[in-house]
Amino acid sequence: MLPLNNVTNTVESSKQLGIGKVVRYCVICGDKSSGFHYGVLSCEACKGFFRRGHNSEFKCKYMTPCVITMENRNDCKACRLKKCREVGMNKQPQSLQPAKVPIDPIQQDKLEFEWISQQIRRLYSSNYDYSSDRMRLMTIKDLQLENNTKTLQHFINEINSDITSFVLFLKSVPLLDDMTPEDKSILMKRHAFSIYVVRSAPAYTENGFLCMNGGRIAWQKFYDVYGELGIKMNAFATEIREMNFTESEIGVFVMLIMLQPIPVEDVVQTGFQNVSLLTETHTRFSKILNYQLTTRDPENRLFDKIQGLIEEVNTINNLHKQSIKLIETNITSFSVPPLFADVFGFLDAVLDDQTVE
Amino acid sequence: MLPLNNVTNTVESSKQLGIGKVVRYCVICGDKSSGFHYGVLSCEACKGFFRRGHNSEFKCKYMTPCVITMENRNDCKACRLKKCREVGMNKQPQSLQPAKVPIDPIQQDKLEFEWISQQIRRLYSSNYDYSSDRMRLMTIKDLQLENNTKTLQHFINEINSDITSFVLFLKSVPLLDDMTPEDKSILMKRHAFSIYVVRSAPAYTENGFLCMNGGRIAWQKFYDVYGELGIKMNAFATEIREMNFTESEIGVFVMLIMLQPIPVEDVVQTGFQNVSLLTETHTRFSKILNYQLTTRDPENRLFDKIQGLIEEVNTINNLHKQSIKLIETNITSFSVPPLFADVFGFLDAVLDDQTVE
DNA sequence: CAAGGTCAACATGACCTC
DNA sequence: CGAGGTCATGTTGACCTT
Ligand SMILES: [Zn+2]
Ligand SMILES: [Zn+2]
Ligand SMILES: [Zn+2]
Ligand SMILES: [Zn+2]
Repeated sequence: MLPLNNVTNTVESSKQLGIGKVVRYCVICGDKSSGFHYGVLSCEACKGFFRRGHNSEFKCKYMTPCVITMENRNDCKACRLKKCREVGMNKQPQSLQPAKVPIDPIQQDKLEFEWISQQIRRLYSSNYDYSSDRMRLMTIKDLQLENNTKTLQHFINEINSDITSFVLFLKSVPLLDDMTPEDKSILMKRHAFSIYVVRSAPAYTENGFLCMNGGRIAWQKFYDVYGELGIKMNAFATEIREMNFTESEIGVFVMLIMLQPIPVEDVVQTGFQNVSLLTETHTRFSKILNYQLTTRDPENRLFDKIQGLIEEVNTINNLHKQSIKLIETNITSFSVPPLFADVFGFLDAVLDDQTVE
Repeated sequence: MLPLNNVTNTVESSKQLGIGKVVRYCVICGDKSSGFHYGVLSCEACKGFFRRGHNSEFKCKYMTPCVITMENRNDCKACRLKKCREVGMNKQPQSLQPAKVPIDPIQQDKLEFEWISQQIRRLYSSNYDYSSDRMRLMTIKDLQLENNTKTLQHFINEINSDITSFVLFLKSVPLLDDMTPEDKSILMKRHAFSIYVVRSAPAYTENGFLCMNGGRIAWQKFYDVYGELGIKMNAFATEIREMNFTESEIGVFVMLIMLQPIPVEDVVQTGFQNVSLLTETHTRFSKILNYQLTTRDPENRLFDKIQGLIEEVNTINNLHKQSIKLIETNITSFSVPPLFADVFGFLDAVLDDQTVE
């Protein structure tokens, strides 16, 4: 039994209470709905499909009945049309036009979670160098690193590159439209290293740390630079991998890290503006991750492990804030890209002409 | 081990000996090939697909790797492109252009059998009222038949209608292009009742004989009209159903019945022209059915049962030739459509204004 | 012959009109 | 609001040109 089935606590029900814009979803494919069409809450696409094809005869060529989604709706006209009919679409002239099929709030909530999950997956995957698609195409090559400075420089580049991608993700991530770029930036900076460690979890392989371009850093080199912290990072990455997160789930998980409550003193110090929006958004992402994990694996209570993971990565993030000073004190030995410097608070000399390869 | 694997006896090898037109098949999807493209024997469609998409990156969304066929080639671009590459398609500028991938005669034979089977399936299904698609949509309704004349009239109409469909099938059936309509007609008439019995096999249900429009004739009425012959017909239909023929296989099976050797005296009497073409065509269809049955069920030697079935239906056909005189002698009691009259040799009074409903 | 271009046919879905 | 129309967009594959 999914937590969703509690009618009194659905997103849909809060909508009915007038909180937030009303967004409805197509009961055929789950895409955003543009209202009722042929008696059924449906999207423009399914509406057009039914208008064109309501009296066609298609034949499904698959063994098992197709489950229609936003992504596969064009794969089987037969099952799409069948679904249209099943959910009650009809094309009566005007006379005996049956009543609209009423809105099912629980279904709408489910569809909303799925719609958002899917948006996040697309967005996250296209701004993520360790996506399984790209991992497959990666050509691994061991890096020869003469000293710690070289190794650290590699990580500076890696982190800078990953944050650059993540910022693009943040720019369009759903449910965060109303947050100002400044607030987003403050939150991102607070948890930048956490974010990197989570996102780079697939890089921790048996034979070394995989850079995004396929370069592999031997564990010895890695530990030479990160020391004790490195051991924690590796252990944490393993726990993350063992969760078997989908890319959509990682996206939401990272949001949960970033959207943790911010202490009052930090609000003041950073000039963070909209605390209530932060709280609200955190709650919504939390519900989404809960839905995702419960749906994927109803047996194990995966969501229960999330809080522990977040605390663990918070620890790593804090430790890193101390060790980062190693770079700051030796700033002239490194080529530090502006974004990296900004994120980790190197206020002083960062040359303009420094470039990231 | 398929009989096909005998290289010295492939259709492909006879082509190499200069017998017949050379037809080649796309090694990617099995459609007719228009020659070598990008190094590989392929069709216009796969050629165009590879030209447009050779450097694209697609992602297969299915669990199991897709098997590309003429019919499904547009369903998974990823696997289609993969197959293009696997069979050796390449788009080198001009310089190090690898040698053409040589023709595999065994593969070509297989593809030819499959191509023809598929053509026959399409053609047969669209000219067949007992196709499983139409059977599904059939609404059954028990017929009230007051006397044998009424029952027989129903069968006259059924047979006439089925033969009409079959003639359309014959008109475009592959491998028979070179046979004259006159010769086709002679053969069809010889075995018209056999053809009907085979094609109407799905009509023999537990509760009666199903007419094409869904009308059901009780077995008692059926036997009142057909007597002993009816028992043979029913038994034969059961055997046919137990073969679990695909529609393509029924199409070929019917051709085998029709293309049986014609005795010399009948050649003379009917004015049949091209006996050698008849023999040759019979052999080709025979090979096709053998291929189809062996591929579908390599364990049971289904093809071995074919000769027996043909002899059985020949017997029924001959018995029917005698009982048909019942109609001829009472011709005025019936409405006999011209095609029916022609096929069963009612040379005399068939009124011009008789129509088939 | 085969590589590449062309384009009619088709399906889709965002947007518009009433 | 929603039914219906519109049309830009993208893909396909038969046919043509070189
Ligand atoms: Zn839809
Ligand atoms: Zn389907
Ligand atoms: Zn092909
Ligand atoms: Zn595939």
